[in-house]
Amino acid sequence: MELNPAQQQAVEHVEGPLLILAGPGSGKTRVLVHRIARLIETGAAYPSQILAVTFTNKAADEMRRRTEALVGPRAREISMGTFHSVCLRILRGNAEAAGLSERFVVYDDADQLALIKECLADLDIDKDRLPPRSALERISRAKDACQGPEEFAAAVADNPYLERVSRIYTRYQRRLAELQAADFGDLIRLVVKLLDSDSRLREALQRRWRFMLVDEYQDTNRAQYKLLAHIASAHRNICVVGDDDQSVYRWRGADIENILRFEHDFHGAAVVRLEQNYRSTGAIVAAASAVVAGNAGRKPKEIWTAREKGRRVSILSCESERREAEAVAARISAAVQRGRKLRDFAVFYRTNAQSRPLEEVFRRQGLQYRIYGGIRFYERAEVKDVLAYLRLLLDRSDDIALLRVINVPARGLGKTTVDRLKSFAAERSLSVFEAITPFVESGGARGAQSKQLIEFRDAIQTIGYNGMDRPLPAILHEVLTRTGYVEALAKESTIESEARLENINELVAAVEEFMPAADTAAGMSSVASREKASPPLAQFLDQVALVSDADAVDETQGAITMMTLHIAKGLEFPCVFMVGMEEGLFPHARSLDDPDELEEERRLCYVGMTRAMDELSLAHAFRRSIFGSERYNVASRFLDELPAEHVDRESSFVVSRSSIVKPVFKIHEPRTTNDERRTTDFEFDQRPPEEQASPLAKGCRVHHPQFGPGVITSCERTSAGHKVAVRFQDGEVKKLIAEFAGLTPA
DNA sequence: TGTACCGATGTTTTT
DNA sequence: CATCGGTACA
Repeated sequence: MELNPAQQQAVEHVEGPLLILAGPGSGKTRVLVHRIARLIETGAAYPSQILAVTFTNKAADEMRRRTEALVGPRAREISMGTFHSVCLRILRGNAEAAGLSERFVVYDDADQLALIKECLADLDIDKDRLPPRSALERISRAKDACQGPEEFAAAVADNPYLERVSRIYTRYQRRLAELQAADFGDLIRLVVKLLDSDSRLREALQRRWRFMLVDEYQDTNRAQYKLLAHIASAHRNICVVGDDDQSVYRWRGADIENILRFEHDFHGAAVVRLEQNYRSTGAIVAAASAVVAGNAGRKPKEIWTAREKGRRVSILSCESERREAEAVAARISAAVQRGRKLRDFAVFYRTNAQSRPLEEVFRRQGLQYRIYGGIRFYERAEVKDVLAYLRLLLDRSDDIALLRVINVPARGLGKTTVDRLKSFAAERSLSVFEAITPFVESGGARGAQSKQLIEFRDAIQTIGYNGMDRPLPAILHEVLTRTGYVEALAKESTIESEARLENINELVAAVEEFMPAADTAAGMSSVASREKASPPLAQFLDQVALVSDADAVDETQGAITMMTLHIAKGLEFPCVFMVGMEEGLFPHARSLDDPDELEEERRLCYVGMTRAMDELSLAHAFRRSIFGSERYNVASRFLDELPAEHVDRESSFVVSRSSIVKPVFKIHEPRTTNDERRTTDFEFDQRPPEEQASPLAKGCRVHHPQFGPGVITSCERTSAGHKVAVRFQDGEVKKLIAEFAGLTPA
């Protein structure tokens, strides 16, 4: 396939800043890959002088694969990876200068939270007054914005809440240092700090990476911008690709201003717009564009496709989330009959919890599916336990790891013993592991506990003496047996423990597959000379800390793909379903009062819709159980924003109580009144779908928890929900928001 | 010390 | 509803 003129222009641009505004499906990866190939082939850069940053590891792998297809094995010398993996490499090579110990560990979300809780307790701050989660949130955002504890403290003014957070931040950071750890935010922030102060390293990196390419630029944060700006300041050869309409990580610290201000930040930047979409049909492109057009403050752009108009976008109005799932399953089954493969289908939802009814229905109907996200493999308790053992082996002073496993499997070392050991350690400035021996010798614990403590210590030490440079599987095996972990699980012999053992086996398999980087093979070779080959175990733990859900996505499986809208970014599928298109769910209730957040929800909707190549269906349910109680939801405003001529409406309701009625979708039943088509499996109701079978329409009987039975006299859809007027038995008419009042149909 | 149960409590999205 | 955290018991 030839490059189109805009793509060509982006590929041929060599020196100086370049902003590529790439709409969905516009072939941006293609452009990046060709651009890299061209830099190499024209001799503008050696492969090793190119840095390409992607959003996920998977995207990096994909890009490397495609580049290699164009330029051959030289592609392996290109530095490719996520911001986090690139920065981790830099820090590994310059740990001391960054104020980290040689063998620092990377803390994931759970580790961070555990440490925050510890800090809260140390500072005697009541966790009911300041939830650990919000403290961590604040601190992470500060790090994203490149604010260290000092800067944060200076900026809190006299806000007592932030002042408390600031104290936690300071202590948290000190504890991280003591524990020889860096969290996600530090990976970026510390590199920026390093570049601020260390001109030698800065110049070394500027010389090394003479050309930089950054994907998904709209989702970069302040710290990442600073990092890029530092390196680019020498040569200004920075090419960023992004789409402000697809910015969906504001809540994670992404700063959309980065892309909006690129031309200002890098004067004289060339701008290329990739507006031709090669992925989706005309109807899908038109529908998605119409939705995102509702946002203000966008970079002007108009995406288009040369593809046929295709099928209309379906809106599935369903009675309940159960019906919704069944409708999706029915459509998938029907399409499979027509020759589609299961792997052609994806179902997206706003929150992970929504996967459940879909799972149940798919399972019952024998439809294979695969879920991405949710509880991640490396976050499962048993996997984290084993990883904690490995961390402890690598670094005895890793208290967080030690405290996680000191009583796993149960060794009779309960809270009281561990607490005493902890304070014993704290008083003497020892790590908890170091404290074990003197603690026991000074009679800190009773006989049984002393024995167990010594046994635990010896287990760790024995494995350690046997060497950390052995092959990984050997170390892991010794951990699993010597600590009694597997034995304890096996003895339990429940369905639960079986599943855990299964996960342990998966971990063993992952370890066996892991290929430690010899040195330059990974293409990120000694960034600034001092990089030593770290033990394979350390490399494995590094890699594990940075895997993402998107990395696992495998489109070749013969199964339906299920994931949140966020994970879906960057992927494409022939047939896409988006479920839960309801006010309060999508857009999510928590975004309803903030216009900026609402715009982000709309962008998320745009992202989801533009994943679809051929067919797109948007489903919503009138009734949905949430927290175990029933809620009535209005169809999402995003559905109202779709252009009628590209939409097909279908409904799936139970009409007869006498038997279970399977939804059967008729093919089009054109209506003459407008251009919008409408089909219903049980043809009788011509009211707009939001009123159809809704138990909240005018005249419906309802029940209120306090006022008792009543009749709806009027109903209006608002962003807050159904605003209804109800006449109760005593004749009084009350205006209520049905969703808040707890109205139920009677 | 470990387990069983209780109630309260809170849910977006994640590198 | 399901998970968590706390408290009461064995």
